[in-house]
Amino acid sequence: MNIEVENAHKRKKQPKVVRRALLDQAARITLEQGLTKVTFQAVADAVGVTKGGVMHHFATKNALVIEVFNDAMAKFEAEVDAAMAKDPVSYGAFTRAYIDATISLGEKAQAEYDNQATLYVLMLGDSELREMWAQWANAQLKKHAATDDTETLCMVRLTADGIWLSDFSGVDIADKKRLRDRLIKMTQRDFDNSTD
Amino acid sequence: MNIEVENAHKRKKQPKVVRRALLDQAARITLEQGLTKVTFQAVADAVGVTKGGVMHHFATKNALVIEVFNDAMAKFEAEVDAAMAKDPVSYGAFTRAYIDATISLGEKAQAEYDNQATLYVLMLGDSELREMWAQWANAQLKKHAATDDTETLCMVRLTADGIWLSDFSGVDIADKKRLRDRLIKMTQRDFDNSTD
DNA sequence: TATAAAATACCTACCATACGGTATCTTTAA
DNA sequence: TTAAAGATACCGTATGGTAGGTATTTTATA
Repeated sequence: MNIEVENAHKRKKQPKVVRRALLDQAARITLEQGLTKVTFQAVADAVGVTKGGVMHHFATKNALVIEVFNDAMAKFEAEVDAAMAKDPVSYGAFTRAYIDATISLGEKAQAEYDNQATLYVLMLGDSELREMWAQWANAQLKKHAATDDTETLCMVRLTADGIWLSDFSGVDIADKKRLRDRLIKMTQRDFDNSTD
Repeated sequence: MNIEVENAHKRKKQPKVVRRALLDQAARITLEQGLTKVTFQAVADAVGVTKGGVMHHFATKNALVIEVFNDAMAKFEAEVDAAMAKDPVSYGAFTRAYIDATISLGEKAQAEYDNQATLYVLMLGDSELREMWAQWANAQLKKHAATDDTETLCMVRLTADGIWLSDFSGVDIADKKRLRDRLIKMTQRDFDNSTD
């Protein structure tokens, strides 16, 4: 998303576009090269802007990283909410949405950089972000407690996380699609009574 | 594990002890402050040795990180093997060992720095380590394919990973002990036939 | 077994660079 | 006319890395 420079000062200013590009590129570098390589200069170069330009939008490196993280959380929440809105059944709706937001089937929507990965990679690498994540995630759980509070549903979400982890790190899963279907079945109301 | 300095050159040399301490402290800093803060100087200070001393053991920063990671993998494998040796039943033995190595019940063995965390945090933050992990993990799976290759057992391990993830990041799990017991039950031979 | 030589385990002193950050300027948008 | 967007030019510092030193431990040899 390199914004063409040419006559730097003269070019049309599009702060929203630049800001968006900065967040995207910072996330991309995080995933591809790790947090260590996320520097003002690297992000600036990736977007086609100067270091000063980046710092106008994000005063410190920490602020930049936190914004990338907030952005990823917001995207995740939006994805979950959208999926829930389409689900006619309320029981387990959050968990089903969580599954779809977390597990990427097929040749993943690779164009957009993996949002879930950004979330997890950043949070695991920084205790401050871990704290933010914990608060946010616990709030989400509370929010959907009415429909998604059983042990089985919790277990399903944890499994989805595990699938993401294996997937992202390149560990084989025999039949991911089948496993996903099994998880979805486990979110049906009658599951707990039909077994055990 | 600060090694007392005093007369630097005269002190008794204990390369094995120093190396061990370097790996431990590097892992600790990784978890507490993130990879960015893992510098030769920081590790040296934590151990009570000079930067040059660290570099004698690990020529480059990359080499240090890779060794920390290898160390964590070796510990994990040892833990799994030890748990398997104690298990009288062969079916699902790897998966049960995996559960115990991954999920920490009670007030976790906090004295020793969380090995699983080191593994996952490092690997998620560096694509080279991710590659190493994928190869190692897939080899482990192959090794135990004879006894632990069913979809249910795979799912159990994925859930264990998810539990670790939630645990480490501070996301609440209602009754972890109960969930663990449920996973263990799922590793019994008759589980798949008794349900569904 | 004594001892010289070689190798190892550190430490000290550098160096170039890149980093995060500040200050200030110009240009565009409101 | 003012505020925001973005560029340019700096600065101090910390970083990864190199070079070469000294003390200790191990090995080889007599």
